[in-house]
Amino acid sequence: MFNDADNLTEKQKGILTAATELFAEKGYAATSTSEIAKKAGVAEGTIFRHYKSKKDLLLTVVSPVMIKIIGPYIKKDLYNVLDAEFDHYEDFLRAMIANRINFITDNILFLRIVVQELPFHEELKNQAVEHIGKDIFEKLRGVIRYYQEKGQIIPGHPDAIIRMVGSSIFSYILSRYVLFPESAWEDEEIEVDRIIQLLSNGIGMIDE
Amino acid sequence: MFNDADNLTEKQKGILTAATELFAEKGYAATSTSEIAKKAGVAEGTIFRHYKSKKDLLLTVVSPVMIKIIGPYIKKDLYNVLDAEFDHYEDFLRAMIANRINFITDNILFLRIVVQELPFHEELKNQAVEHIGKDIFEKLRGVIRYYQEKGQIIPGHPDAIIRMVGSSIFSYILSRYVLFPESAWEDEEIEVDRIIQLLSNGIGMIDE
Amino acid sequence: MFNDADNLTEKQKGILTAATELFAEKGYAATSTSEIAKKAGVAEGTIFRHYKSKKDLLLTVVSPVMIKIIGPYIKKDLYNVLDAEFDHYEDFLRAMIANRINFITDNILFLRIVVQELPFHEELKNQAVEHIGKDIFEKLRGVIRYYQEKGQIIPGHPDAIIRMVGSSIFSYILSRYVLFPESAWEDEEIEVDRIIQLLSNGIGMIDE
Amino acid sequence: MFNDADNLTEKQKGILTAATELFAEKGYAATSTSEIAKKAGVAEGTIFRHYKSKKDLLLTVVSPVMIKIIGPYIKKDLYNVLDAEFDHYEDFLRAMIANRINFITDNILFLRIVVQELPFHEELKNQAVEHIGKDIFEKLRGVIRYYQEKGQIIPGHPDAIIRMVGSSIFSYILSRYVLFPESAWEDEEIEVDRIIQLLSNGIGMIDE
DNA sequence: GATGAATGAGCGTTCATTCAT
DNA sequence: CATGAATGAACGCTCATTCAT
Repeated sequence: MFNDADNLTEKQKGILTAATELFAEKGYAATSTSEIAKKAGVAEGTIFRHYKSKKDLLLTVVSPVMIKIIGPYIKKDLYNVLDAEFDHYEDFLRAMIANRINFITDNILFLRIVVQELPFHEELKNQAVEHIGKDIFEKLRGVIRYYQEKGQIIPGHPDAIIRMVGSSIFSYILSRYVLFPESAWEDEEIEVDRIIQLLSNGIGMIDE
Repeated sequence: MFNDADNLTEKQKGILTAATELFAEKGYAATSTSEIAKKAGVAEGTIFRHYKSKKDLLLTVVSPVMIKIIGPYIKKDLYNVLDAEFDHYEDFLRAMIANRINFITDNILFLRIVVQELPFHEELKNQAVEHIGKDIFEKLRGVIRYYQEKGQIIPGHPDAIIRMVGSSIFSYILSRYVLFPESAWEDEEIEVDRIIQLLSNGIGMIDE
Repeated sequence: MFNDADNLTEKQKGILTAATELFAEKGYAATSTSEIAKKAGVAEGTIFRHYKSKKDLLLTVVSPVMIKIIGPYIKKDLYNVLDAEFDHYEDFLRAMIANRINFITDNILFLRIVVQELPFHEELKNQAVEHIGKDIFEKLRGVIRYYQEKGQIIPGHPDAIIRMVGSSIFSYILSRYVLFPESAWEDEEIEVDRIIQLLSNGIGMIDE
Repeated sequence: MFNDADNLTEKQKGILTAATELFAEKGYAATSTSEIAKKAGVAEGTIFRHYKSKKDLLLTVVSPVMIKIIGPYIKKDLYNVLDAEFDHYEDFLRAMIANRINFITDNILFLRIVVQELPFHEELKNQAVEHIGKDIFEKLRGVIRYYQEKGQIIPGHPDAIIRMVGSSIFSYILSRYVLFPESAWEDEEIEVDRIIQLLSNGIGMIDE
């Protein structure tokens, strides 16, 4: 997953992995440190040698990822996108969707923890806004403006556009890969085309 | 809020209100029954006279709302919408958005609890799918088809349309009223127009 | 059972009966007053209107019986026995056994409570010794002496004789009617004959 | 007492001893785990580190004794008895009584718990019947038959004989050492002779 | 007199955290 | 370093008892 690199001992990696899985599965408050210790194959005391409290463990699970992995991950994608200078914004969307699918399914455990615990831990919220929110949003505005300038996207305040595009993509991935993976879905390509279609032309009949 | 009516004693209402607020604020697992009792101004034992366990209290907080309030609430709106037979689907969307804003802001505490605890309580999930999911989704398909038949909405499988429209509206409300209420927002009317615009015509330039 | 007479209301009798059965079945400490109330078909508060505490209820269940019923019951038997002036002590034993069987099986619930709770409640112990122990033991000594004087029972200190006779009878009834009622037992008459035989002649061979 | 050996830590031994004494003194249900902890000089949590529940503690207090100590203890005696092949069953009885006295007074706390809790815990009953009941009773039948064959004990079904002998011995020890230790008792030897006398020859006059 | 909602002390148990080994 | 026994505060919950109705 995301604890591979770094200069952590095997034990520490085991603790982080076990904690991540359990926090995602049962929630932070409902997970006991003894469960984490058992799953990680270490003694309870060992956890507290590395992390000064259970909360510290949560922040460690969540924060370095936020800072070191997710931030760069997202940014790298965006730079790729911008560097690639797709001829058409639809290609950008397609690339974005593909990338988001990988990212979300790769990090589903981590994202569950963030979504679950964000509202309850002020520190997490600050980190999230700091390292992802502002930065990314600004980048995205740049992307939108880029294609607006190319005459491919309608003019107007980018924020509403970002919100619509973002939420459409997000809700598709959420529905297909997280909430209802067992439902009958069409081929990925067809579904993605459909979304891009809708985003491009809207749902209204042309003659309106 | 939503525990007004019914034939509950003052104490019971106090317990439900306190529990709702605390569950929303700190999460179910991190809220202790003694906190609820203190906030409700009753003895801890009193809680267990009315609710046989803490979990039972959670289900009571969440379930009757789901069954008695939300279901009818949403359905009533849809019936109104269908009965009203808006001349144009844009009016339907406008009504829908206005209604959703009220609903979400009115029930924000309740919704937070549901979203937070859904993954951890099988019973909740069942209730949610049972009382909201199936029913509502089917109704919405009807609405989409209605406007498709009137020639106002493009043909095509309604589910993708529902997803895009729904997530756009939801993400707007979430952003404006829950996540970033302190940000600088334009007048409600303008923002809503913008969303409907985007949903209708898409983000692509017409000549594409 | 034994709460028939007296000037108790229906409710009070119900409470006493329910308490007796539950104390016998689950033990005093493991029986809750709410269980007693439910079984008696009264409100919890009603119990405390009649008995000032749970312990008071136990003493009421146990004590008046001890004083008013059991004492006279046993004494009456002994007087019957003495009045009847059986020709032979074996007839006395036979009558005694028959009577004890009735008594024990009639009062098995009550006796269970006494045996279970006696060690834990000083008051009960005092009552038991006071009202049964001394009195009865003295009477029994008289009976033994009576048959010793008639030349039917060997001379010697009556206490050891009482103990052996009493415990033999008691252990027979206990085994047959309480502990192992489902075992294969011979006819009552045969078993009783056997016991009296053994008590009369002992287990040693005559020529010894 | 009986928790001496084994590889238990000091704390564990303390908990077991405290629990044994309190269960014997006040009964299982009326003893709180906090009392046990205080008496044992440990934190309450420590109890649950070693015994997963209060009931588990009861079974631990009672069960290994039943299995490891009492079973072999009794059996060893019987084997001794059989191996010794007393010339006369009276010597067997004498040995038996002496041994029972030691056993009962040594294990009085433990026996009180067993007697008190047996009716309320199915598991205990099973253990008791399994490890003591069947086995021992069968052995005893063998002993009786052995002396019957030697012509020292009258023929007849051994069970009634066992019951009479057993209950006589038991009631003597119970009376002298448990219930009324403060009464005026004759020398042990004299009392035992008297019992054996009565058991051998019965209470009836010989010419009967 | 009877009720049952309300109480709050105390229960058995869990758990994050500490520390001697 | 790693361990796991020990801790004690806090948890969810039960219960005998009270009291307004």
